[in-house]
Amino acid sequence: MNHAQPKKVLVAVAWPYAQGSLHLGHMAGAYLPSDIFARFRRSVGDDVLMVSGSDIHGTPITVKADDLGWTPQELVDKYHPEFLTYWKDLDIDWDLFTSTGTDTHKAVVQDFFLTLLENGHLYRDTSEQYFDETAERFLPDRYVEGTCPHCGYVDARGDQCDNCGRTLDPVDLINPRSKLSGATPVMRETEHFYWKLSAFNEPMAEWLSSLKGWRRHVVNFAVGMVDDGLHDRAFTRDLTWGVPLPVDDLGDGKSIYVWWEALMGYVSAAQEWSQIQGRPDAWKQWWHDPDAETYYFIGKDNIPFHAVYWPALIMGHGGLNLPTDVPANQYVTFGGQKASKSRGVGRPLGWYLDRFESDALRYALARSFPESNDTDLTDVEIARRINEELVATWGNLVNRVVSMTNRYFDGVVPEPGPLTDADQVILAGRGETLNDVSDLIYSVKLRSGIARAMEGASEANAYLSDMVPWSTAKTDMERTGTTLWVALQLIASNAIALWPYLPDTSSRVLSALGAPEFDRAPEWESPDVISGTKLADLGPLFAKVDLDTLT
RNA sequence: GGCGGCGUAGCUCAGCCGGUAAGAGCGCUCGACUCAUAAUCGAGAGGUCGGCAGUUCAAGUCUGCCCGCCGCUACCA
Repeated sequence: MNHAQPKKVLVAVAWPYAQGSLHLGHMAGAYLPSDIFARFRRSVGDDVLMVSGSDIHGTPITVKADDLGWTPQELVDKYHPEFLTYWKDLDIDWDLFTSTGTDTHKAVVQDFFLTLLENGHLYRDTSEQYFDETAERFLPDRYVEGTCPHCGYVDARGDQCDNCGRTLDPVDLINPRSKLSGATPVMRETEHFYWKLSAFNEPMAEWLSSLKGWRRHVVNFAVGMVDDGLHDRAFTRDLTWGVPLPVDDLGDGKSIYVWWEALMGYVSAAQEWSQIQGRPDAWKQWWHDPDAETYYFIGKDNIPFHAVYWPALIMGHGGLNLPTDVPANQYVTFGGQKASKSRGVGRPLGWYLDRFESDALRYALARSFPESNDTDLTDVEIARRINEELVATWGNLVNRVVSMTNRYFDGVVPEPGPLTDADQVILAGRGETLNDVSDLIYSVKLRSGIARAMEGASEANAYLSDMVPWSTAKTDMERTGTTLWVALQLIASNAIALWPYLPDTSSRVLSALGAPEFDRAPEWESPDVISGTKLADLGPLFAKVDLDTLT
């Protein structure tokens, strides 16, 4: 299934907001899927560019920083490095993980703004907004609190009442007060640039109806939004912590709305990567070449931004590639509840990273990716996946074959005798496994992909049961050698099939069997394990998880 | 309130445009094996596919209603 021509593949991943730690849900939702997909596409020879970065602007950052008595930058300086440790601990292999705080990003965003302006998609308008005179800040809806006009709840937020669930407008609140200072906010006129998003109803509807192979929940949601009608949106904010406007029409204190700006980070990150490579124009191959593919790995809460707003921004800008696919994941729940730091649901990521090997955790998560539905995950379930599937089926397969090779052939890959039909059938199965896994990953069915790869391991175990090399070793060493030679081929091939998911241990297996060295990704084909090769030491691939230590 | 989704074996889940006698993994039972991290292989038990009604020659698979659960609700990110 390899492409005749290598493709440019942009793997764009949600920008984590630099005001809090990440949890397993983020990993299962976006970061791990993107890494698996990117590794696979590198293996089949495509030119992959996988980028993301910390989203550092916006009001919530400034508010959180204020709460801590920090500057926004100090907050960013805490979380951005923390994110980097996650990637290292989970083997997330970025081409670039940057932030929205770079000069390149600022330049790209301002240029994007000017292009939209030239293309007539932006206009100026004024509105009245609540202003906190104590904090000297305009207040986003959720930072205005007051009494709900519907149910009388006294702590309703300006965007929604937590008590009765109704959507609110801040001006409807009785006795409004600022969440920042507690002061009573006043209405103040403010001028902003607005984005004529309403003009994109037609083109967006047309584009959405042309999509093929997208996940149903993603398309449904986007189509639903467009059917309801897209409204113009403010493009700028009264905020200094952000990318300033490239025009001075509005005076000081205005920034480009953090969300629009963060989306443009997919372009600026590619450019920054290009500059680092010393090929400043290289990014255009991913963004301007119509043959290039672009995948956005996000959680479902980001669907509006990646399946509607960002495509509309791209259309408004012109010349840039629209998304090939937005394989948004649903949520991982913990004991039936959405992970939430504030509500204490789900453990911090570090807790898992301290207790599980990277590949083991990657395995358990990949088998539970919420690709079509919310998926419930518990610590016991993770341990079960590791112990009873990964260790028992794959780890044990490798271990038993290597052990027998050590015992019967001094750890040297034996010379095969004549191959029986059974040998040839199972050897041919290698290609089928690789093809099946390949098809599944191409269509971003990663959960099925790893399940299929594990089937390959089960088939190899069944083969060993049929061939009983431990019995034939007493009577027929040539047959035993043939069986083990076949089994070693199977293992090497299966390590390739599992490599996007389990890069660390798969690399160790391949290396121990003397498979060809590879730089960043192995070739997606069954390697030949050569007779006479001395196997390198390879202890148990995975340690079993002790359930008692997980409490 | 609006929108979207979910409810299939004990558990976690597959089942695209309706059509061979309802699936997988784990757990459980039985058997085989003993090379291997008591790991593997095989066989089996186990489900009125949330409920009611309807469309159809035929419905987990379409329609309506009901019950239960969840998410989103965009000038918050």
